[in-house]
Amino acid sequence: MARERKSAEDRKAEIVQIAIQLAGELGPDRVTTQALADAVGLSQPAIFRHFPTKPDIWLAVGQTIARRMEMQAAPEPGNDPLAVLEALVARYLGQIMQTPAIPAILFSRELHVENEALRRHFETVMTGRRKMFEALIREAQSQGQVEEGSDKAADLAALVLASIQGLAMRWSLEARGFDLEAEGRRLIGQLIRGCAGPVVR
Amino acid sequence: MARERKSAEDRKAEIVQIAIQLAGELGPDRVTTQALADAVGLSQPAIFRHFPTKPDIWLAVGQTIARRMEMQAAPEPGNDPLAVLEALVARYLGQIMQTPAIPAILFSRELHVENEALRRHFETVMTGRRKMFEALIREAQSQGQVEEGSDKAADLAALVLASIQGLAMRWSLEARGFDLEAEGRRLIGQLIRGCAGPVVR
DNA sequence: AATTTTAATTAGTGAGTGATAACTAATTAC
DNA sequence: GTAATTAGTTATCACTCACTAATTAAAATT
Repeated sequence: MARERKSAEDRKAEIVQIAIQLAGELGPDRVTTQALADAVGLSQPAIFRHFPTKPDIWLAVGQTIARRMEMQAAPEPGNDPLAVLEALVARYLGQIMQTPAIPAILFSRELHVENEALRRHFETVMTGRRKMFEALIREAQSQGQVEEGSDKAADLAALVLASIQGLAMRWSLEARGFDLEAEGRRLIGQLIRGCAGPVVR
Repeated sequence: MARERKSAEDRKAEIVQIAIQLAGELGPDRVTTQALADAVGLSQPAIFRHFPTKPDIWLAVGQTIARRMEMQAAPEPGNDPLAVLEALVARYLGQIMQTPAIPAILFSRELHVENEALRRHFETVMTGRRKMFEALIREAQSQGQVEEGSDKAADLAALVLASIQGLAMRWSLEARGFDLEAEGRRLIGQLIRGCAGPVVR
């Protein structure tokens, strides 16, 4: 047969991309090397020409997702830190909608049991995101947009991140039956404005 | 060998209990009938004496968890609705700590793909919980503890539930490395008090 | 005590899984 | 234009999975 002969680099990227796609559609544990090969249009053993073992595929998937998450994490500068925060939240939600596999992968055994290093990497990515939220809230505090308080900024940041992920979880449980970005924008906007305190009211 | 001969009823309950345990330790998809049999102390085919197929085991697991969740859902009556709400949240978090498999199972393919009916049942349970939160917040509104607003009660209820689940997700991602109940109590307490508005301040 | 019921066993099936070996053909390098 | 490289193939492996058939032995019933 020999359908199409791509460079190893391109093929590797293609396999990773399709693995992410299939993880969203079938669930991470249903992504067999056979399913992967069928979707790519190769024979099953061809997969192993590009990745020595299957865990290596998950490693690449995890790294790719983590890299994408980090790339989108940089906030656009603006002089209204709360508006920047809300835009960041919206962008994060949009990304989850585009890559619905993310929540599923974050809970998969491939990550939790089989790949401790990757789990820790995601933990670091998430913590970084929380810190970024926190920094924006601190800035808002210094501008008088958010009331002061010992752990106020850190706690509100944790609440925002938890709300995002909890909402993504509900979105998944409800078979992706609502607009995650719109609903999240609305709810988390209320959370931020509500918890900001009586300062701006 | 014939270690111990239990009644079918007892054995069934034991298998379900151990399945929940193993799902938390190994991940739901690693709970093979062999692993189950080893943990119970039976031969692998003996499992099939008690459950006709494996999906039936997951069905029983799901029903057991759903039943437990529903049992604990009833709020203790009190005249301070926000205090009742916070107690309910704490109880929910404590339950997740006791049964860490819950978030993992809620995301498992066994539930999402293989058992659409069960997924919908959990969706209903979750919606019911949200409605219960909402009712308590409405009560708080009528007592002047929470400010009024068109969708205020529903939105705050959604935020509380999302925060719980998002925090559980982080707890899982951070290898259960912090006290979920204590942290959640603190954060969600702030969420509720913060979003309650300037009424009680 | 004899009989029935049933919770177990051992032994085995087919389907699917990740992975390897041996070979083929397209691309690249000289 | 030939040789080396390498992205593919087919065939097959060892193993695990859920599940079944035949049989055994412990309780429960009589």
